[in-house]
Amino acid sequence: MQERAKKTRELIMSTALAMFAEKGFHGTKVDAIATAAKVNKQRIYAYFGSKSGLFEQCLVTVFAEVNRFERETLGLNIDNIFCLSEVLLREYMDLHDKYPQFQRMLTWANLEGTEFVDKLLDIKSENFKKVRVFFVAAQQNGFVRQDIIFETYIFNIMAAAWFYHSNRLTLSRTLSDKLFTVDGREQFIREAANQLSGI
Amino acid sequence: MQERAKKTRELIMSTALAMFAEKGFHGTKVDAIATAAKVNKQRIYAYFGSKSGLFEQCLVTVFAEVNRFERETLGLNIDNIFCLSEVLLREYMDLHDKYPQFQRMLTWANLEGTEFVDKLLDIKSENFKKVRVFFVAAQQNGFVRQDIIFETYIFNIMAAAWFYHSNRLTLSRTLSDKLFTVDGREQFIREAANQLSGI
Amino acid sequence: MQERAKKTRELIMSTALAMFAEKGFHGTKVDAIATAAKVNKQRIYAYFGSKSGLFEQCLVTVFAEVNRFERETLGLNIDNIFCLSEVLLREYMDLHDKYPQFQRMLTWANLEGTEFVDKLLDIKSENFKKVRVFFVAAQQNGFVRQDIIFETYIFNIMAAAWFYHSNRLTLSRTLSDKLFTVDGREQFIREAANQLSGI
Amino acid sequence: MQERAKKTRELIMSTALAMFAEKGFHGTKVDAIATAAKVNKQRIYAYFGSKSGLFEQCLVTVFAEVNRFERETLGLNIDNIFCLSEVLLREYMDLHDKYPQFQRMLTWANLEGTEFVDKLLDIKSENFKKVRVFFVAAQQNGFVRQDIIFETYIFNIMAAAWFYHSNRLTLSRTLSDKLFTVDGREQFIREAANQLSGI
DNA sequence: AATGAATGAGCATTCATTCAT
DNA sequence: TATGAATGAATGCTCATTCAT
Repeated sequence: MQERAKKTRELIMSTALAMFAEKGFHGTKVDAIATAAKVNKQRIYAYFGSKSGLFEQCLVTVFAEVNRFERETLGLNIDNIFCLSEVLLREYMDLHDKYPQFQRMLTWANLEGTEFVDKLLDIKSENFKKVRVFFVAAQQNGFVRQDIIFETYIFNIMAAAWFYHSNRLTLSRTLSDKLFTVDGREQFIREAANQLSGI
Repeated sequence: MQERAKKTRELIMSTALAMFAEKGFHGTKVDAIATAAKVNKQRIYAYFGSKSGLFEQCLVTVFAEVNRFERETLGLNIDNIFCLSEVLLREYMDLHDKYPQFQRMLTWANLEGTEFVDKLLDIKSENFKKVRVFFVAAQQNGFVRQDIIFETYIFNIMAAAWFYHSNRLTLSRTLSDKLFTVDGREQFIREAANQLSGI
Repeated sequence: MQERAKKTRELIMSTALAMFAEKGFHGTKVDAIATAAKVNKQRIYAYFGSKSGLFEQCLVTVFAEVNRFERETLGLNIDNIFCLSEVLLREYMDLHDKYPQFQRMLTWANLEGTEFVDKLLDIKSENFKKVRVFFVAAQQNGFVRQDIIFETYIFNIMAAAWFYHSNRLTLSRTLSDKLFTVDGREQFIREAANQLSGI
Repeated sequence: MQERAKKTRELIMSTALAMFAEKGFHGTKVDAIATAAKVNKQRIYAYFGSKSGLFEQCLVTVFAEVNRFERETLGLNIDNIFCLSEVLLREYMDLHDKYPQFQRMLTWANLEGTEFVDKLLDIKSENFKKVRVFFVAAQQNGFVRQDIIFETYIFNIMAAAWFYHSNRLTLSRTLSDKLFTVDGREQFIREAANQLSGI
């Protein structure tokens, strides 16, 4: 592939990702992507075969990117397992802040069904290894409840971060809008981390 | 409105709700709704004005229904505040099991933006009163950590139930598929509840 | 037909006439007529059979009404055949001012083709008798050119009045907008009448 | 624009013009235009944006074409200002014969309201200059009445030609059907011209 | 590699008309 | 007589995709 082609491809991808994340698969029009990317529509088909193909590529790409980020940061900055839960929760919160498209794409994919999700199968799942080590240590030192298995523990932490970002619109209206201020977010992280340590 | 019309309206609503929940706003076609409901397409416009209007009605309806259910059950069966977290988590888990369309509709709405969410403004928010009473009692009796405020507490419980249902597809592949078996679900509830009690 | 029915019928007719005149056959919707007349749509079909039937009735009605008006006024106020052309032109100008729907309906009918125009066949054509008498007198007295036959004479007078009203929009922009002021109209009538006398 | 596209555009325009002239804006269906032009419906939207846009283009186009024709022929063949009125009337009559769509389009536009007519604003109005010169000469030589201004004079001539063509259907039935035979037309032109000279 | 032109199925919505009460 | 409910065939317009250069 030529250099020019590579650039065109990149351009399409990044534009499409933004739009798919924003409006979902059915809400995004191929024409709109082409226009926004200032690229000829036909190129999309030349490089990705179809709209679905492009969506898949976008999905896989954000997923991989976030995965890489996760692998690189998760549990890396833990100098004290005393506050493991807080560090982890903060990292997941930051992750969603940094890659908002990740959650949206994943949500669309979950809603649309297996079709797209299947593509993500092979990518993940090794990320937790390092964290698990810290978790065990923390548990042994009494910083995390004994009768909780790792899967449950990390699940609840991810759930908090996920829920915070995915239901912002409704939560700010029904539960508390303070949650989504800068201070409120900080307070939430600290309190939630305490709770999620289970001790 | 005549009896016949009422029935037609109902029929449209329930059919549309199922389809919107399944495929989202853009993924659902008016023709498909009419066909599935065995109703003349025009009736949809006569009763709901537009596809958007119908979606809104569906959204408001599930929301209200779930809200009513929530109000009636939340914290009602608590005979022992010792296990408050478990009771609450279980109730939220059951709620999502019973009204799967609720989460999906809300998710679509959150993705689509404020437009639809605004309709839900006035409905909710008094539901937590009763629960808060139990929470305070539990906290005073040492069953829940002292330094957690109610909003954070309930947030994390709702988050767990939400995350469990919304990310089933991806979680079962990346974290653990045992989570979604009958036994796994039960175990998860117990463990997660312990963790979420924060003690 | 009951009194109530008669009223409903009248109401439909007058409403429909106004709307047909304004927007033409295809531009007017049956629903709109029913709504505007505050009448149940079905009544239109009960009384007029179809949208076309209603249009026809409207057409025939204005036509007859204007015809009656024409018969009653045309050439009646002529106390001096010296100014026959001016009187006639003024009468036609006034007619169009008084019954603007007449011209519009006739125009729509002419555009739509014979279909509707056929209904008007039998109504007219005796109106000119009286005028013809005045014309002959005026011609004999040298107030109107000798070598013009009546048909041509009256044609040109009607044409002036017609053109003035039908092409108002374009004429005011391309020829002169003064024509359509109060003073301009008056001046036009006098001058045009002079010209149309042919002497 | 490529050659092929140009052809497609032309094809749409000419077909649409014929149909709009025949059946008006609301009476003409986009599908019908596409079918008649043997062109893909979508092309209409690609080139004209909307049905209204297409109508406007048609309107502007006939108007411009007729305008050009008018500019080129009006008063050009006058070798003797003695019969100025006849020459002019005949030219307008011929114009309507040659461009029947012109009158119909203009009539539809006048009926539909300012919306479309506004597009025609800038096109016309210089055409009368040459004719005015002849008019003045004719008036000075006593071939046209002294007390008539040019606007009124040309108005009545245009009115006659216009009325003849626009009300053919009704006039042939109510006034005289001889008017619309070949001989009748000729006789009408001569007589009407005499009358319209005003002397 | 890149682009403008073309296509056919589809989509939300409307309309004239009929049915049932 | 009057009215709300229902219908099926449009109707203007869009979209994902392919063709031709």
